[in-house]
Amino acid sequence: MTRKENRISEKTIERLSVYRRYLKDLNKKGKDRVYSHELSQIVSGTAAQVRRDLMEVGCNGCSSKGYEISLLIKEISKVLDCSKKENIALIGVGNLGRALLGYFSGARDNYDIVAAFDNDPAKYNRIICGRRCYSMEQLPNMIDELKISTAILAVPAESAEKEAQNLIDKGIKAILNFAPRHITTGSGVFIETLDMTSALEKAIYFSRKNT
Amino acid sequence: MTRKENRISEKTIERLSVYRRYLKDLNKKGKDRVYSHELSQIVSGTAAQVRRDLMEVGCNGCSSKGYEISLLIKEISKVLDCSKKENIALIGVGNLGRALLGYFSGARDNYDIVAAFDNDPAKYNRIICGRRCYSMEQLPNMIDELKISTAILAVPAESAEKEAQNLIDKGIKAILNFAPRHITTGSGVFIETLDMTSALEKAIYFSRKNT
DNA sequence: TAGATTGTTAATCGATTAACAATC
DNA sequence: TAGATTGTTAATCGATTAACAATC
Repeated sequence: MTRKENRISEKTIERLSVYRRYLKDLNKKGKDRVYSHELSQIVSGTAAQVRRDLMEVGCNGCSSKGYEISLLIKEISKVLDCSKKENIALIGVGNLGRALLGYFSGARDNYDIVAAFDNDPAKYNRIICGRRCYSMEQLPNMIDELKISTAILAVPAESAEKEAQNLIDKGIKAILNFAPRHITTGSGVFIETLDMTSALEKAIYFSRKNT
Repeated sequence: MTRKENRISEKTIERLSVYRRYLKDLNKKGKDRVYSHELSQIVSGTAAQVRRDLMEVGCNGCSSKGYEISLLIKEISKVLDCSKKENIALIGVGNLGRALLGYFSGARDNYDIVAAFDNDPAKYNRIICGRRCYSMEQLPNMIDELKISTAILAVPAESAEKEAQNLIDKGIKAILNFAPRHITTGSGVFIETLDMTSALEKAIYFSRKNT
């Protein structure tokens, strides 16, 4: 079993996530088949791109009847999901952190934010959106106990690098970073920064440039 | 004056925004020059990419002394900023909307969220993070009055498409969308979706795959 | 069958990186 | 000067799209 496992690109993984969410929606509405050109619209792509993406998860379409939605969901989930439920940690329980707790509440069956961490003693042991807030000192224990490998970082810019390094030291394997700071990592840790400021400045720029 | 204006790519615009933020930081620390290889680190790029980006804004480096930070900030701002302060509208004052109001408060001198809108009468006229909340009916007036061309959409997934279409109809030129829904637009309106769910699912995926 | 769609390879496109002369 | 950096073109890389035989 040569460790080949054709690396799926970041772009494709993102789209698979978007497809799946949409497919679940369609399923709920009672639809049971889709064509690639229908899926392509929700990611502003082409039908060819969708078929290519679906090939990677183990294609199973049928010419002239398209793809079976429930099968597609199952196959995409096989790629995206771990066998067991994924436990996520939230670091930083400020305004944004609390909003994220709300945002990622419920309706997700393969991952969940299970614990929040903050440096402010006033927050310790408070329950926010159903999750308990712990002190940063308890992070290592919780990582071990709950087998946490992914963390959401919602701390101020000033402390982002320090906290990220701390997470990496404690064995976290992926960080979704909301702080407006680039996180450097030599290690094999995956870092995704959602930079809301640059996204807004980009939108402002193109509000003028788009015709 | 042929309307050529070498279209700067989305990727470059994003990086320019990140460079600028970092440069302002350096400036505050008393540094007054940078090399391209220093800037490259904060976007995980190469020095060549930075020099290319800076070329587009009207290059002005100096071999062996690098770039003058204050000049760079000025030139990048000439590209990114409008001459007048940009007024932004926030649509949806739920948990996330409120967090965004906090996040985008202060310290930005060329744009500002000036008004928030919601469908919940309980929120009308309340002041949140210094901005007043209005009913959706007041949106067209405010757009005219405050010359708003960019909006942040922080409404539930179910109403995202409807509200986006409403914004477009009312003349908004760019939307920063936080709802987990793809927004279709035939028109020349710029839409940037920050999909927090697919970002998290991607992080979870790569937490397993990175080595 | 005729028409449309899939699976997949080849062609294209755009963005990143390498390379290097010119410069300080 | 010697060494390092810039500005810019050419080469590379990766991702998207076009194309089309096979299929239903």
